[in-house]
Amino acid sequence: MQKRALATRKKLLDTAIKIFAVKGFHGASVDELAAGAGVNKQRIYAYFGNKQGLWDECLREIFINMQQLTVDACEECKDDPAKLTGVLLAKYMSIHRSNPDFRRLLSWANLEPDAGISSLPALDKEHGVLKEIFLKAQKLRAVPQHLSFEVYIFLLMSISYFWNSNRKTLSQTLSGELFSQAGQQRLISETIGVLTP
Amino acid sequence: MQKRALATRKKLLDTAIKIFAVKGFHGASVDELAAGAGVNKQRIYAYFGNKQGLWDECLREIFINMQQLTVDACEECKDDPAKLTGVLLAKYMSIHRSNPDFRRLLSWANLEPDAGISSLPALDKEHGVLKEIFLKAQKLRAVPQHLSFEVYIFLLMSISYFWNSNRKTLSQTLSGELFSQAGQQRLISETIGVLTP
DNA sequence: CAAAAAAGCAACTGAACGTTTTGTTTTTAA
DNA sequence: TTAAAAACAAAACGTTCAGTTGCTTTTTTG
Repeated sequence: MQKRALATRKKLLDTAIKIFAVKGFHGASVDELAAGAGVNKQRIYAYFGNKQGLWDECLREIFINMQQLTVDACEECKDDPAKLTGVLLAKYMSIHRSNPDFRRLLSWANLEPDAGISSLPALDKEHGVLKEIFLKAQKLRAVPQHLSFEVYIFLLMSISYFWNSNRKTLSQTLSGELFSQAGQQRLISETIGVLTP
Repeated sequence: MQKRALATRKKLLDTAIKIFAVKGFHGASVDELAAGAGVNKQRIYAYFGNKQGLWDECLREIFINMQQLTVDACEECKDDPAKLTGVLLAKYMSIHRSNPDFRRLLSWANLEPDAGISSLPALDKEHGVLKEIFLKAQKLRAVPQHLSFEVYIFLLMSISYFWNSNRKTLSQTLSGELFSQAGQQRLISETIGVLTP
């Protein structure tokens, strides 16, 4: 493929991620995706086969992008493992805040039958580094002794994900105050308290 | 409205909840909803105005149904507040397992722009009873002292929601073992450990 | 029984959608 | 410069979908 072709392919991919994230697989039309990228409709079929192919590539692409951000979090607390919980919570929250496409695409993928997940890259390497820091933190008694790494990561992920994904319904049924900026801080600090023996 | 009319209305509502839960607002067609209920298409327009009206009622209906289940959880640990965390976690997990429609409808509602949430019933009363038990548990030192009721409930909700809603993607990127039946038990017991001082 | 309400049946409208096709123009690379 | 690759434009195709209409049948109720 030539330079220009790669450029239009990338334009399509970047725009599709944003549009798909907002409207989902069925909600976004092919015409819309092409127009949004300022590109002719057939280019989608030329480079991705069909709408589904474009969707699959979007999911793969954003997953790779997000992996890098987790690596950054590792750097931040390499020297001070005791800070792990706070750093990770803040990082996950910040990822969701500044990159809502990621969460939304994942949510769509988990809901829509057609928007299946062909094959996602595993997070083995990133979590390998993370696990080392976690174990150090555990030796420093900065994290509960009986807590496994997998459950630990799961807890942090679920808290940040849930806070960001269900605001609309939760702020109506639970206290809306928890979903303000101050509420988020309260949530984070209380959670750190719980996860620090 | 007469008896028969109420019956067909209910038939429509019950079926729509299941179909909407699987396919979402845009994914389910009006013909499908009517056929699924074994009812004529126009009855939807007669009783709900349009597709959107039916959706709104579905959301409202299932929310009311789920409220009752939370009340049940209160009964279970009224005598033994120290068991609160375990009982609630198990209850939330069981709700999601035996009633996936609820979680899926909520997820759709939080994602789809059209599937907005007009007005959901607040959970004030249920959570009033729950809060009393929580405070008793806190006095019994069965729950961290610094933890607020709102964050406590939020944590339990997010864990059960996240585990059930993101299995497809998470079992690929995290360890898949956490999403087996045994994995769930491990998650629950470790979480109880964390939430018990 | 008779009037009214409820429900069914079937065809239709107008718009949107994914995909394909045909033909033309622009850009790139040998 | 010339041929191939890339991109555009626009129409067309078959399908699906939300919502409507006109008419008939069944059920309820006074």
